[in-house]
Amino acid sequence: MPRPSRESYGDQKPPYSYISLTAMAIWSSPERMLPLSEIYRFITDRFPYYRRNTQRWQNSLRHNLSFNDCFVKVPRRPDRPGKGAYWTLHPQAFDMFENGSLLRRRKRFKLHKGEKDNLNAELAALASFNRAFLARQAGAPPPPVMPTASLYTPASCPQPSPEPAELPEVGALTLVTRERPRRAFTIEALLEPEPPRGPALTLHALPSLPTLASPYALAAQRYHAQLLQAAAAAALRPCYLPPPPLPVA
DNA sequence: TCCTGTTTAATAGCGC
DNA sequence: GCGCTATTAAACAGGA
Repeated sequence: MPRPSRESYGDQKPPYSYISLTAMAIWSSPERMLPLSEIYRFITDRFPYYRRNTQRWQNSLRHNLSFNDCFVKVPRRPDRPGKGAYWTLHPQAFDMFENGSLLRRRKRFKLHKGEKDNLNAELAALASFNRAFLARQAGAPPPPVMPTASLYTPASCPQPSPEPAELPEVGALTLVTRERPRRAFTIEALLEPEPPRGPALTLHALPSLPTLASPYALAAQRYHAQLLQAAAAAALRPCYLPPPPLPVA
């Protein structure tokens, strides 16, 4: 049976799950990450069926984004304020759909507790940095930066200064091996496959991790560079180090 | 106020 | 029947 083309359903409900539709939308974006409103737009643009009963399916879609570990919420860039976060696909979720089919997932994608906790901690740290960045730009007292304990070394990242203009001086991230190795909270690190486990490492001494020349990694690289640029413009030292250069594909 | 995001619950369909 | 996945509904909190 021929696979139906994406845009030939008219007012019929397309045979894609919300997870598939969301993945499609994310895939279709150059940066491989989209805010919720853009995901809505992608779906309604291509599938007229979803121009009706928007409340119903959008609620389901939001439920799927929150409920499924295959979707990762990425805090907005501090220089791109707006409502809601960006959503991307977890790299380990690539093989969710058999043979690239978007009709039905092979198996539900589920992160282990430790992986989920780590990811949440890292994203929270990134969001915290963003808040500090915005507060700095607004000239307001920065909110307390809430680094997760294992993301920062005490020496290189002291507690936020009580002085309004001072953001915490931050240095290198230290990866502390517990159950699983800690990863830098750069977007691209989050999107990369997990590095091999080993002893505690500081990022200074971290050898180049195997880097994917995937669209995700490239987009993450761009995002990272722009974020660094924005941070530099605000005379902020970011809480992470630049990533190793991507190999030329 | 509306949008975004989280969570819980009920239900249906499918494969084993 | 059971387990898993997907869909839908609803309540609620927080932020722009």
